[in-house]
Amino acid sequence: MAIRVAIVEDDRGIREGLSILVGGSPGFTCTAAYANAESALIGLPKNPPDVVLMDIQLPGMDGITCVAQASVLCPNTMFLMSTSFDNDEEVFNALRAGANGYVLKNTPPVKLLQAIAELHGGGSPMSASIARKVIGSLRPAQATPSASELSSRELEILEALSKGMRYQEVADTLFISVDTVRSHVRAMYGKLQVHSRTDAVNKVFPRVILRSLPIVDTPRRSIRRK
Amino acid sequence: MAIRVAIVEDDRGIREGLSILVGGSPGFTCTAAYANAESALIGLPKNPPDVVLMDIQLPGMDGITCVAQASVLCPNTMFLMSTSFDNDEEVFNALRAGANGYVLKNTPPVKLLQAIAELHGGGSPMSASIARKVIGSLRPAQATPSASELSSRELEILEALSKGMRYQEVADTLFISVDTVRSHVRAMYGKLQVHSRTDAVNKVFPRVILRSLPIVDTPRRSIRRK
DNA sequence: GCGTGAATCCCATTTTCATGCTATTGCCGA
DNA sequence: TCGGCAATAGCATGAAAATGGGATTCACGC
Repeated sequence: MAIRVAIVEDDRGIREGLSILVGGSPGFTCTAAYANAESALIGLPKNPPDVVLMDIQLPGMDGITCVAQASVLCPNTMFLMSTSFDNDEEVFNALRAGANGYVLKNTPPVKLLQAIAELHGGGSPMSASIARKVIGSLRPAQATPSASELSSRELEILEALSKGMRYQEVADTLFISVDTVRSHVRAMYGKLQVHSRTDAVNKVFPRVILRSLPIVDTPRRSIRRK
Repeated sequence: MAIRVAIVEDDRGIREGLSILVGGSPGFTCTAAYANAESALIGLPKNPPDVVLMDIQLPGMDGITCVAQASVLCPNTMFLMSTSFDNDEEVFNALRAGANGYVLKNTPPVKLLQAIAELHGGGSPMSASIARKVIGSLRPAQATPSASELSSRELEILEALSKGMRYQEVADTLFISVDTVRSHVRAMYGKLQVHSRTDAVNKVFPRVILRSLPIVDTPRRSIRRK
């Protein structure tokens, strides 16, 4: 069965060209072509294609935001980003938003179809520099500077705390008394200069929050009593 | 300047072959060749190469564990994994442990040197299926099923709580009363079936902890009172 | 041998959290 | 228009957590 492809591209000429290319190639079908992100978000869920070829630069809502939302609405659809420039940061953000690969706009037709096929086949076409960035992002929680200040026992306890365990539970699993847990926690808080479990955990095990939609930044908390 | 390459490979024939290949190719230098992970861990830090070609299957400590530790000791060194089989899971773990790319053992010499060069140049040679896996791991915190159960206001509050804010602080930043925060929290806990801030946060914003070293799994907490 | 720090433990106090019950307002869909 | 739900708020209680002040043991380095 042919790979069902939808296109999101604001430039009419390119859009129609792609539409014809995809529609006219054996093994591919063009199910829809949208001129902007907004209409794509409305149309895509009604008839989810296998692959969406999405321009990043779009009037109004950009392609990255569009993917972020569309990937939720169409969980089985793959998104192939299309960019004019090989902008690492931008493409990287797109990948985090839910895209599965990307191609440059000047990619020759044959290569483009290959990329679509690769995407549909389970691959993720992208450039070497993007690949490196992506891989690098896999190991962030590794050497947190603040973690080195803690003893291994303390880390062990913090690890438990990060899972939501109460002091008594931590004590039970580590075969020590609750008071010992308290002591360690106190020592940790002192070293880390924090005053709560959540703060400690966030400081030592930075949360890799990969949100698709921008979230308003909440102002930082103030110092507490004293 | 030539790319300095070290080799970790238990098979003597392959090891010597690689050593000769790398040492005899212009632009490459072979700085060392180790027969096992243990000796590599001792030798590598003394003379950190640019790239380490590391076999995954090794007697004793495996190549993944070795990379996990060596990458900490030699932060500027790139690790290229070498596998006999295209085992996604295994290679993926290696990447999480700190490897930057991988090649199959039957890779022809020219391709191998290309991969080393690509790695050294900032790329990350890997197969399509690995790339896909890697990209997929980028967006876990996205469509958490439990998050959809919460109202936007509740999410907003939980977001604040995840940063370590106390109820009073949340109330102040959102311009509502502490009791209202309490109410929302109660409603959330009910929906999420949890009984603490940490549990709620973990459930809605799953922490992407990518450790290089395996950590003992702590048993799950029990139900609380009642 | 002595200081130091990690790990263990105990007791006590204050703060913050979790939870239960209740209640008002405003919006939206049946 | 009525019922339900989200958002707001108050009051109260008991459970955890945070903090403070000790104390002991043990390994390690100087």
